[in-house]
Amino acid sequence: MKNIPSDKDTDNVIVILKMLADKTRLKIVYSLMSGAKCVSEIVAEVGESQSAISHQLATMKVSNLVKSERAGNKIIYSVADEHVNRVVKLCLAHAKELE
Amino acid sequence: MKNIPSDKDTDNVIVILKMLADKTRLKIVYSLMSGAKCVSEIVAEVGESQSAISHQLATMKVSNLVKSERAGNKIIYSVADEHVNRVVKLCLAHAKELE
DNA sequence: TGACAATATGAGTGAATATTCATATACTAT
DNA sequence: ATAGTATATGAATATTCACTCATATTGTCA
Repeated sequence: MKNIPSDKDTDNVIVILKMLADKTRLKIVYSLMSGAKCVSEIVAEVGESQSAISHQLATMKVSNLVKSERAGNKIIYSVADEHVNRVVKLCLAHAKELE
Repeated sequence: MKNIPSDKDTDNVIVILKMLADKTRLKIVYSLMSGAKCVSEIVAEVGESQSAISHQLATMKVSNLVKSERAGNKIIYSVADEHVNRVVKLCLAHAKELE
C-alpha cells in the first residue's frame, strides 16, 4: 500500500469490519442478503433472542450496515450498502479456500 | 443469500474479519501491503510498542493472515493471502464512499 | 565467550461489548 | 379502551482481548 489511508478512512473500515466480525451480526447479514425481512423473521432465521437481535440491529443501523422502514406493525430491515454484500462474499471465498 | 454458509465457513469468515477489525492489526496489514517487512520496520511504521506489534503478529500468524521467514537476525513478515488485500481494498472503497 | 540487537512471550490489568432480564413503546384489531 | 403482537431499550453481568511490563530467546559480531 503506497498511499496510507487516512485515519478517518481507517476508522470507517474498522466500523464495517467490526460489525461483520460477529457471529450473530454476520448471520443477520446472511439473512438479509436474500431480501429485506422484519425482525421476527430475522429472529427465527438466526436463532437468537428477540432482544439480542434487536440490540444488534440497532448498532448495525447506527453503523450504516442496515436500514429500516416501518410497515404497520413491523419494521423491515435490509442491507444498506452493496459493499457489505461484497465483503461478505469475498470473505466466504477466502473461507472456502481454507477447506 | 440462498445457501446459508456452513458453521465452519462462517467461523473462518469471522476469523479474517476479526483480525482486520483492529486498528493496530489493520495498520500492520497496510504496512505489509507495500511489501514484506521485518518487525522493527513494522513497529516504526505503525507506531505501537515492539511488544504490542509482536503479540499481534503472533495472533495474525496463527490466523493465517501473515506468514514469516527468518533472515539472519530478523524475521520478515508478509501478507499470507491475496484475499486479505482484496478485503482491505474493498472496505476502503466503502469508506471512501462515506466521505 | 561476551555484549548487543531483534524478536517473542507470560502475567496482569483495563476497556470494550454481547447477551440476558425486565420493561417500555408503538401499532393493530376487537 | 383493552388485549395482543412487534420491536426497542436500559441496566447488569460476563467474557473477550489489546496493551504494558518484565524477561526470555535467538542470532550477530568482535
